[in-house]
Amino acid sequence: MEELKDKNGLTEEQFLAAYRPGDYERPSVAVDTVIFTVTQTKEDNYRKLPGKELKILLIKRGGHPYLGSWALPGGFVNPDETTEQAAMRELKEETGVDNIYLEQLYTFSEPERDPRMWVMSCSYLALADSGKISVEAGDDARQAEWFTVKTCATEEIINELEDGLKKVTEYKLELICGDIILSGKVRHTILRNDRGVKNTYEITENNGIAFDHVRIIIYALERLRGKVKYTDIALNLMPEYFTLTDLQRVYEIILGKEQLKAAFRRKYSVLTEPTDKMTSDAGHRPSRLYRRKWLTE
Amino acid sequence: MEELKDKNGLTEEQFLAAYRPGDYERPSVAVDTVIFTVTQTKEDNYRKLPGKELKILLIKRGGHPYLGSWALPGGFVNPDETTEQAAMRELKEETGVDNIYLEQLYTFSEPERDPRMWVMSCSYLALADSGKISVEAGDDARQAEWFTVKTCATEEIINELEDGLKKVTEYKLELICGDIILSGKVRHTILRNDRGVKNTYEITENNGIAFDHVRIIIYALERLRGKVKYTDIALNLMPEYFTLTDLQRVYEIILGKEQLKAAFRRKYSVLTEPTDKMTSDAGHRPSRLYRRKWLTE
DNA sequence: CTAATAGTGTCTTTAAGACATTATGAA
DNA sequence: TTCATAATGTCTTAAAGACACTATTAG
Repeated sequence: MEELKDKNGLTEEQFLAAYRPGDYERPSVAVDTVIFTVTQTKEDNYRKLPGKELKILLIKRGGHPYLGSWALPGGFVNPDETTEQAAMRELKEETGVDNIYLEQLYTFSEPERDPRMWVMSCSYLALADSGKISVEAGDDARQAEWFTVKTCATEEIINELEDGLKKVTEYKLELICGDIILSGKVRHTILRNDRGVKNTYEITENNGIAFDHVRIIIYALERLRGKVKYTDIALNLMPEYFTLTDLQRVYEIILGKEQLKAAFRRKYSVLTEPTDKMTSDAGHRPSRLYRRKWLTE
Repeated sequence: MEELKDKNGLTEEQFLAAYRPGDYERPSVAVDTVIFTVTQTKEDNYRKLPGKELKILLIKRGGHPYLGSWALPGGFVNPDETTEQAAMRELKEETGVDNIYLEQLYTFSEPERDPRMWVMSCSYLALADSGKISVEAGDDARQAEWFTVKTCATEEIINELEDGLKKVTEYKLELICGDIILSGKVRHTILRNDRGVKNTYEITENNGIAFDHVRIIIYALERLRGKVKYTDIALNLMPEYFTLTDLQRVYEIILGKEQLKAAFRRKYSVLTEPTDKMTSDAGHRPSRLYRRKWLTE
C-alpha cells in the first residue's frame, strides 16, 4: 500500500508532503448548544410539592447581527478540536460546568442562516442537574439567563396525497425569564412519498431569538421528547438523590402530559435504585429517595 | 429593532454592509453518504426463494490519499447549497437516482481524520430500491461498485464501574464485491457516569477502506438497525410491489436475526396494503403482493 | 382531624413470543 | 405426489393503562 504511486508518480508520503489546500471557499463552523435543566417553582402551601420548570440557557447578543436578541451558547470550532470538544469548551465558559451530558443534534447548513457569511451550525443537546450549575449571569460583557420553556399549542395537519403523505406540525415556543418574553413559531413539514422524505423546519414567527435558533431549540425539544421514552436520558437532569415523584414530574414536563403513577413507577423505577434516605419536613408522608442506576440497557 | 445601534454606532444594515469575514482558519466540509440497497442472490432450486443481500456503494480512489482504497460516495459542500443538497447531488452523479430516502447521520470532526487538511464530514444515510438504481459502474475516471455487507461477530464487554458503566462493542465489518474483500473493525466504547456520556468509535483494523469510512459505515448500520424496529424506514428499500416474506427477509438481513412469521406480520403488515396482484411461476403457493401504505404514525 | 402526597394491588387491554395447522402450485 | 412456501389460528407471556385502596406526615 505504501508503495502505490499516483498518476504523477508520487507515493502517498510524497503527495502529502507536497499537498497545498486549494483556495475554494470554506464555511465557518459553529457549535450551538441547547442546554436544558429543570428547576423548582415556589410553593406557598406547605402541604403541596413545588412545581417543576424546564429551562434553557440563552445569551444576550452584544453586537450585530441580532444585537439585543438572545442566542444559544456557542461559538466557532478551532482546528485542533472536535465539534463536541468545542461545545464542551463553550459550555464551560458559560455555565462553569465541565462534565455534562452532551449529544450531537443536527448540522444546520442553510447558506443564508447567518447574514454575515457562510456559517454551518453543528448543534448539541446538553442536559444538566440545576444544582451543579453556576451560571455567571450578568457577566459584564455577556448576559446569560435561564429561560422557562413553554411550548403551548402544537397544531398538526395531515394531508394524505395520492402517492404519499404531508404532515405539518406547528410549534409555538415561548421563553420566559422575568419580564423578558421571547417567542417563535416553527412549522415542521414532513413530505413523504416514493421519491424520499423531505423534512423542513420553517421559522414562521420570531420575537427576540437570534439567527435560526428557534428552529434548533424546537429540534432539541423533539429529540428530548422522543428519547425520554426509551432511554434513561432524563436522569441527567436529576440530582444525586431524588424521589420517584420528582422523576415523574420531570417526565411530565418534558412530555407535556400527565403520567399515571403506578404505570410510571413500573416502567421507570428500574432506572433507579432505592437508598435508605427519606425526604422530611413536608406536610405529608415522607418519600423515599432514589439514586440513578447504571444500566446495561 | 432595526434602529438598534452597536457600540460603534452602526445599525445592523450598516454593520452587515461593512462586514468582512476574519481570516481565521476554516474547515473544509465534505458530505459522505452510506447508501444501502438490497439485492437478490441466485437460487438454482426452483422451489426455493432467492436470498437477499444488503449492499453499499463504494468508489475506488484514483488519487492520494488512500489511493486504491474504497471510499463512500461524497464530496465537498458548495457555498450555495445545504449539506443535504450536496449529498443528493453527489449521489445523483454516482447512482443516477435523484429522489431517494436521505437522512443526516452525524458530523465527524476529528481534526486528523483527513491527512491532507482539516476536513469535517457531515455523513448521510440513504436507502434505495435496487431496481431504480443505474450504477454507472466502471466509469472511466472513477470505479463504483456495490459491496455486500457482512457484520460477522459483534462482541460486547460490559464493565460496571463504581460510579458508572463502560460498554465496549466490537464490530467486525466485511465488504465483498467479487474478488475484492475489504474489512475493518470498530470498537464502540460507551462510558457513562455522573460526569456525562462519552461515545468513541475507534478504528482498530482497516483493510482497504479509505479515511475513517469504516466508522461511518458502522454508525450507519447501527442507525439503520435501530430505526427499522420502530419506523417504516425499511420500506424505502422495497420495490413498488413486494410480498410480506420479501419484507421479512429485508428485516432479517438488517437485524441479523430470524423473525417469527406470525409475529412479524402482525407488527409490520400495518405498514403495507394488499393489492390484488399475486406472484407466479414459483414452485410453491403464490404469494400476495403488497404495496407501501403511507402512515400518519 | 385534615389535606396532601406515598406507595401498592388488581383488573383490563394490548402487544409480542412460540408454535402448530391448513392451503396451494410447479414440476 | 412432493417440496417449499403462504397464511392464519391459538395459547402463553409480558407490558401498559386505568383506577382504587391503604399509609403517613405536619400542622
